[in-house]
Amino acid sequence: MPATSTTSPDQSDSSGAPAGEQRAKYRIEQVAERLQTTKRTLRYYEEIGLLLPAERTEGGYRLYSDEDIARLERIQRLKDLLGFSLAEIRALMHADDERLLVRAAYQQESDPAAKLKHIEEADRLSRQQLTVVERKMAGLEQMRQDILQRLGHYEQHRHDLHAQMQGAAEPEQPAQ
Amino acid sequence: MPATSTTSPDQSDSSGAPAGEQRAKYRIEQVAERLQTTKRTLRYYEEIGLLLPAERTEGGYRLYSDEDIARLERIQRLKDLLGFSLAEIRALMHADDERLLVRAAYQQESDPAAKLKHIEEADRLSRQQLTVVERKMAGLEQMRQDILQRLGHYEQHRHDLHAQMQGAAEPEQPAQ
DNA sequence: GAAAACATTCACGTAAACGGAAATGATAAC
DNA sequence: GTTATCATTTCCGTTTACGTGAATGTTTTC
Repeated sequence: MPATSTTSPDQSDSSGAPAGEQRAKYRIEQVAERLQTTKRTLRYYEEIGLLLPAERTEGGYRLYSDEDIARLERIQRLKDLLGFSLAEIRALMHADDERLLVRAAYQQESDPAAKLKHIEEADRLSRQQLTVVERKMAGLEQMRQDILQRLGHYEQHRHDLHAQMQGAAEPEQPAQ
Repeated sequence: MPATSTTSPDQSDSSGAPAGEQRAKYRIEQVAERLQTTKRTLRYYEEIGLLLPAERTEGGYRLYSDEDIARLERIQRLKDLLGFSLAEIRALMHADDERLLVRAAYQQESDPAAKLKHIEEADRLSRQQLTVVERKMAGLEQMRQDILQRLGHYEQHRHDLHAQMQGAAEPEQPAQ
């Protein structure tokens, strides 16, 4: 079988890297370890079209790029921090993908009116995301205030108790 | 069978309600409708020990109090806004329950040193919750900044495009 | 007091988000 | 060049958070 050289990078980078900057590729286990997840999860994310690794070796091994890793980090933030479902995340990310496509088209596009339309669409999607995020933040802030208030009460109680215990040790004090 | 009177409230309220203030009790369907959820969900929450209705009728019907409803609202906020799992929520709420028990004991407790210990514990639990909330908020703020930055880019692009289109339509004019 | 409308408890079903094992192939190490 | 260590796909299992009846009991309404 025509096994290509994995040791010799025959087709390293055709991108705009100016000099000896070779873009790193990671195998699934390394990615899983680095980002505190599992191989199964990474394959699952690919299965549902959420994270498609940039490349594959001749043998079929997945190869993740730095962009893939950044994307995965974003996915994790959305999931763990914000509690979005993978379906919601996929929607968000696809919106982002569209945005990138728009950006690519943006360079090509000759008609300024068409460019403008693309921008407007990307803008709309971003504002949508912003709304969701800000709603969640408001909810969190509310909770934070509740907790802080409680903590304030405890502080007060502690203060009173200390005074009281002092008073018990040495009577002759006006009660609270 | 000794069916008690549901129409005549023989044992209305033995709590500290001073006058004709009778505390409302709601049946499962009303609660479900009001809080935008389902009866099944309410029963499930009870099943996992998350929301135990205050009372039951002789026949076994669940009766929810206003406190129960407030609790349910809190559960929903934790779940929908913050994306906590029901297990996490249960942990949080049980911490809160413990806090309330502490508070009840606090009234009874004669020993100030014991009171102090209880306060310290409640304080610890609240700080724990605060950490989780603030971590989530930091993540959200990060996302918000990302989105705002993108929106700024769009604004810039839009500005450029408008200028460009102006220039193409009517050359020889200063932009408006 | 009988029907309608609501409730109850099983009990099984389901979608999401993976876990884990089996059979097999690819790379790396020696 | 073979062995050990990765990887692959396939498929079935699991947990969470409920949905959806079925069989039955209770409360309300007439």
